Amino acid sequence: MSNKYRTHNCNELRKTNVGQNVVLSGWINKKRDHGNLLFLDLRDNYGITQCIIDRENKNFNELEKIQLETVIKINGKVVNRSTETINKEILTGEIEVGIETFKVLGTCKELPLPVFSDQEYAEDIRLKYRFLDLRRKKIHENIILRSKVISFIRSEMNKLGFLEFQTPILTSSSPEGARDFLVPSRLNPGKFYALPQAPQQFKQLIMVSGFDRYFQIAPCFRDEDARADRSPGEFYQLDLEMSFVEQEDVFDVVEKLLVNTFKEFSDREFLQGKFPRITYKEAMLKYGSDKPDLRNPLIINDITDIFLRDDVKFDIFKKLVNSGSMVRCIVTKNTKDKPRSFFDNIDKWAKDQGASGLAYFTLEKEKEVVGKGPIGKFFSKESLEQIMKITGAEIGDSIFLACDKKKDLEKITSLARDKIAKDLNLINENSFAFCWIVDYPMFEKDETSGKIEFSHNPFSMPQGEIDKINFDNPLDILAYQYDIVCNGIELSSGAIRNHIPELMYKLFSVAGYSKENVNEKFSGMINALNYGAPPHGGIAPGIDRIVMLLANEKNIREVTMFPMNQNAQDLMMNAPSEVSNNQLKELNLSLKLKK
RNA sequence: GGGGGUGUAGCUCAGUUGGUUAGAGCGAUCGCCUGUCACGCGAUAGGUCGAGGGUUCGAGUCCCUUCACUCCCGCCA
Repeated sequence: MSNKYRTHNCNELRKTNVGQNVVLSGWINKKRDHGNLLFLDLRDNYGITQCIIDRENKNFNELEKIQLETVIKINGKVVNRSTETINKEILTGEIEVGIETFKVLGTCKELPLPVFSDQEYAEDIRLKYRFLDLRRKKIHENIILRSKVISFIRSEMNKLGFLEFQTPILTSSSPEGARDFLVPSRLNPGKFYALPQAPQQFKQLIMVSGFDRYFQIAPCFRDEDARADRSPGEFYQLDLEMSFVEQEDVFDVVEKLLVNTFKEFSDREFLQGKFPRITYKEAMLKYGSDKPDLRNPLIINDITDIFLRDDVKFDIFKKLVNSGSMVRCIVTKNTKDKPRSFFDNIDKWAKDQGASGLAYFTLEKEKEVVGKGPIGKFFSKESLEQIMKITGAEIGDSIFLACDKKKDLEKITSLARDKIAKDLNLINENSFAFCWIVDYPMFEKDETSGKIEFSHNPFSMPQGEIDKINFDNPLDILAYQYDIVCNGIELSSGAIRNHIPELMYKLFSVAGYSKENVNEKFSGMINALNYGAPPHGGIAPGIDRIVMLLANEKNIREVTMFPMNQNAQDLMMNAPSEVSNNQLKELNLSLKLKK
């Protein structure tokens, strides 16, 4: 392509172009002014070309004064660089362009932040001047990576026989799940649309409509608080759904897709071939979490029973165990010679996390096995041998113990597992460890209200033969509900859906919804299921998180073009913002602001 | 809603036990410099030390309140 702005882009010229007259346009990335000789790095999306001008040229003085990041067009001739002056860092480094004339296409004020710099700088300035921030190499490349990943996924999904459809952005609010973003309806006073938290019902309706395999790079909106890996407001999912499938069919498609995608865009090694399947129950025990980082070799073991023995004298834990607490431990291999500070730091860290601390002792051998360290003396030889049997611990290893009620215990042991592995440098950062978490419970009990609630997706199919499901013990019902996890990050949730209306009513009734409730709140879905619904299931991997993993970024804003800050504000566009009284009036809204 | 961290020049940061006129690098402006690629050298400008209150002879520094950003908990079927 050649037009009045350029004959080549800034990453195109090579030795073979020497002698040609060219036109280049771009931003002034950097100037090196030698007084009578000026080097000027011109940058565009594609790369950098060094341009040069000296005092002989009548444009020299003017060009010398131009502000960095100004957009200019230059006319000039491609010249060879002498061997000593070749720059191997850039692809155009063997040549430079001798500037003959130039024209300013876009002026630039004094910069609020440097573009040409690897320096970190404050998030609010980056977000306010996102268009400048996005010019910087690292994030510019992240956003390009994101685009390529999405294109690749689209093409893979097409190859796998999936059709891409759009679903409505203005839809209805539904109970369950996250807080909705609401949009007032002008034509229907007092009524509101909701932005979809996910196209969940629509994708199931697409299956009922007979399309067999659907996918979409779907925007999802949830009005919840942000985290480093969670944008406030909106994010994207690779939403997919398949008819006439079992759980394994979904796994098969997703594993293929993720393996291909991660191999295409990363050189990091896969720690497993086929993704391991771990039941929810096992994950909560061994890792204290349903999103375990399997790069971390540490395992949690339950040793509550040890504290029922008479020859164990650790009374604090024994009392807690008698009142319903449990004891779980983490074994670290061959840590007997670690300094006292190593152990105390972890104990102090645990206290900072709000736990009562982490007790510890080390297994050593004198005449027989003994526990060394602050609480070692409370354990008999036999009890230590039992611990070694349960945990696989050996002489020279250390045991970290926590005692608490189940949920708090899971939380602290999970955090401790990460913390200890980091301190001992056990995690292979240059790898991907995927796993499936399966067999989620259909329901869970809310700890404060004691109410039975759906633990994940209310539309999931319960496991077992339908007429044999025991609704008297709803907490024991498992669902065909699964998550996929990579390096401790939850990439997505999915399920085989419940396509049988009567079963749906039954499950909703357990969670306190009447048939009328269900008919009203999920009318589109429930109605459709009465007209010949195929068995179906799907999943929805998070695009942002996939790109985060591939770009090796810890923060989702580093792979999001125009993110909001933690308070869900867009500092560049000034969103959200107030609206005029007329707008409110049209929508039949009035404001009652809290002080 | 709760807890932690940060806030000093346009940007990144230093600032000792509370003590003279608050510093550096980058950037900006001006001057010198014809082979740099983080060019070099010299000079100049640039500060409500986030804001407010307090303690003190004296506060960037100590105390209280508050704001902004960020990380975490809650929340996220």
